[in-house]
Amino acid sequence: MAARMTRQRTAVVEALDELADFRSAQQLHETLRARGESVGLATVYRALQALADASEVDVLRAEDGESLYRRCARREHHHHLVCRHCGRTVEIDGPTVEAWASKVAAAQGFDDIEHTIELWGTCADCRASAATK
Amino acid sequence: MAARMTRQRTAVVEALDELADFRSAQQLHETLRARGESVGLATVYRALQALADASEVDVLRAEDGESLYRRCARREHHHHLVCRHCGRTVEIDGPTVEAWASKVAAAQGFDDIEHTIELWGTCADCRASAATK
DNA sequence: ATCAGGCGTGAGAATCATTCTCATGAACTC
DNA sequence: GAGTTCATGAGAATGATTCTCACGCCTGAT
Repeated sequence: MAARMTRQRTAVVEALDELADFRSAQQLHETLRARGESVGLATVYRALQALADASEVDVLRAEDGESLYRRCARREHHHHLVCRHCGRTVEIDGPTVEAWASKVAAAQGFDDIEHTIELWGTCADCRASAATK
Repeated sequence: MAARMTRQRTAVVEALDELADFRSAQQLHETLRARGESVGLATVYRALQALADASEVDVLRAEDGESLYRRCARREHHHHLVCRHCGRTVEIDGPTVEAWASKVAAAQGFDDIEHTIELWGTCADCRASAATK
């Protein structure tokens, strides 16, 4: 279970550290290749999955179903406000929402509650460039 | 733009009306075939997409990325508490959450806000059958 | 009812992200 | 340093969804 420290895994982690926004596995693979780091696509997927299992990265699904990954500042539970165009991300938390969610679920006799709360929008920069065009 | 009323489209709508829970396009296709209704898979997808565009059905993504569809009682905006095992669904709404979401997003300068708020859990029935086993 | 034109249909191919396979290569242990 | 084990990578496989295109069934006008 000890995660081996390989060149590839290191490269993935570094790339994630430098990128502040949510990125897909495919995008990360592109980034690594462009950077000269030769890493197989399957390896990128494996590394990301391992990191996600270890709660080292957050995963969420884009509107088209693609998985997006991000190295978040805080490891505690939180949510995101993400720009659907550029992936720009703001971490947010909603204590009120957490409480609300578990109360509602429990009232219906549900167990093992998990909630998905994500906000999507267009960030100021993307709105500006869209206007220019 | 007038949606034609065909045998296939009718069959899809009827199946959705009878099924109270979220189902995937594949599952619906199976159901229809089992029922003797011959409907192509592509047609099921098209019908569901059309219904979703018309806000006649709600769509959400399962944890594995598959799209699930459901004919909801109310057409107004609302959320769901879904059993991840059997698809059993309870409609819920959270006025508090709505307000919270738009306030947070606006504070960060984001536009065109959209939010994803879904609750997943194990319903009482599924918990019981899991215990038996 | 009837007809014509257009939208809907279906089977299979195409697409796309993700996972699997398996032979080879690189880490960690002693 | 040697051996064992796990990670890697290229390509095949998978699975949901979409596309293609020839053909048939709605629908509105006659």
